[in-house]
Amino acid sequence: MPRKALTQPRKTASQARSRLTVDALLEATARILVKEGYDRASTNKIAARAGVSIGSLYQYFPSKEALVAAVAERHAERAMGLARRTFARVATSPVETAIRELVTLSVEAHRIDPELHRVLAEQVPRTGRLENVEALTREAHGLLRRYLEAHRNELAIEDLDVAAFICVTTVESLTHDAVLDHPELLTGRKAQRLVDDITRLVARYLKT
Amino acid sequence: MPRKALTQPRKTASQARSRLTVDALLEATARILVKEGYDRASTNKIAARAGVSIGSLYQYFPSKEALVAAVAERHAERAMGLARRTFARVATSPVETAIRELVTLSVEAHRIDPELHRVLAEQVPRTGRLENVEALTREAHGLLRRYLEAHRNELAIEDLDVAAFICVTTVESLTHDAVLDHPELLTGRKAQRLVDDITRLVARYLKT
DNA sequence: CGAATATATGAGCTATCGCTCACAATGTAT
DNA sequence: ATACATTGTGAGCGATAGCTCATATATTCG
Repeated sequence: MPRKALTQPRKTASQARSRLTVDALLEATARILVKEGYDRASTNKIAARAGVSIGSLYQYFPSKEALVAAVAERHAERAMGLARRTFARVATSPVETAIRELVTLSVEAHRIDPELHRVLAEQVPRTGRLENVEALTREAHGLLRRYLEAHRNELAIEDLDVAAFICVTTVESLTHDAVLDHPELLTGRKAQRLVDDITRLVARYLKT
Repeated sequence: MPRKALTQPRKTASQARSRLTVDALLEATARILVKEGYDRASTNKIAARAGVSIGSLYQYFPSKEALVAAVAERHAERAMGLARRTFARVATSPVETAIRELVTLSVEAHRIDPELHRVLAEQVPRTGRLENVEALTREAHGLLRRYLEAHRNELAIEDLDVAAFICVTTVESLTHDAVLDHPELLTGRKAQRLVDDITRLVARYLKT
């Protein structure tokens, strides 16, 4: 196999050593993003924090953008892991309980590294590089759409696409905003009320 | 009135001439943001586009951040203008029609300079400078909260804060995402269905 | 007019950033 | 042990960014 030009960094890491390097870079990026914000997170700082030279960084990531996109992807992938398992579990549950579980899932998902989640949501420019993250969003839509399809007889839904869009966006936005901007809604008696209300919101919309 | 130090730019523009300068800067910033994105929108480019020297820019805005924040504020203020008028109009309307009007308002509001809206939403880092924009969000919550309070007897709501949060966030997120990422939901027969469905979603949640 | 204030100018400073490349070190296969 | 591929190094380049300041022009007002 001929050596690739360094200007187009290879993406595979075959030896264990290099996999460690890549991991260290991703983790360092996440931590620097949280600590310093996107703008002040320079590639030099990230490499230093990872205990790796700046040259190595550019061996595996062609740009800062790509590096941050990889971090975002890893983060989103963790949330999707939770989501896939939850959808599998509630596949045959009735609407009300399924929705409640999915709302709870969404809250839990937003508790995975919430500081990182905030930076990714608030500071990272949405560029084409995030297409893999968008693919995960589309997967979530697909999962819910399939659930709705299977439970169509319980529902008063005509357009499945519109319904899936509404449900996914609603639950995601509400939990996102609550976790990031309204901590008071997630403590004490209000917390239970919030989950109850979101469940009611979506369930009433769907049910006959 | 003593001349202020240039390191802390004054914020008032007393003569008509300088008001024109400020306006040109805001407009140029908006257009450059749309055309080039946040990162490539340099203050030098903005000043050039406004037909104004870089020095003048820093007479009125202490930083690029402040300049962009002012643009965001002006944009949000326009949307709030629509919102205030709509809330005034539906103050005594029954829930169903009021919600429908508010959903429609939200779609219209997102059609004010949507390209600028997209850049502000997707690329501008959320920093402390945007506090005036946040104040407008809080005002929207307050307006809806007051409406709900006045119509409490028609509603099955216990916690007004939770309900206002849910309604505002839901409608705003759904219209936002639809306008920016799902244009197919806003054309032809799907468009009417979307407004109908969002209205149903919120109205069913609120009503007894 | 002339004095004082308000506004406008733009060359250029300082800082930092993303990124390259020539080379060194480490791992693997024969 | 030798040869070759893989991985790691870091000084420093080129570019550009945000921003300052000494100076010039406009406006206001007695």
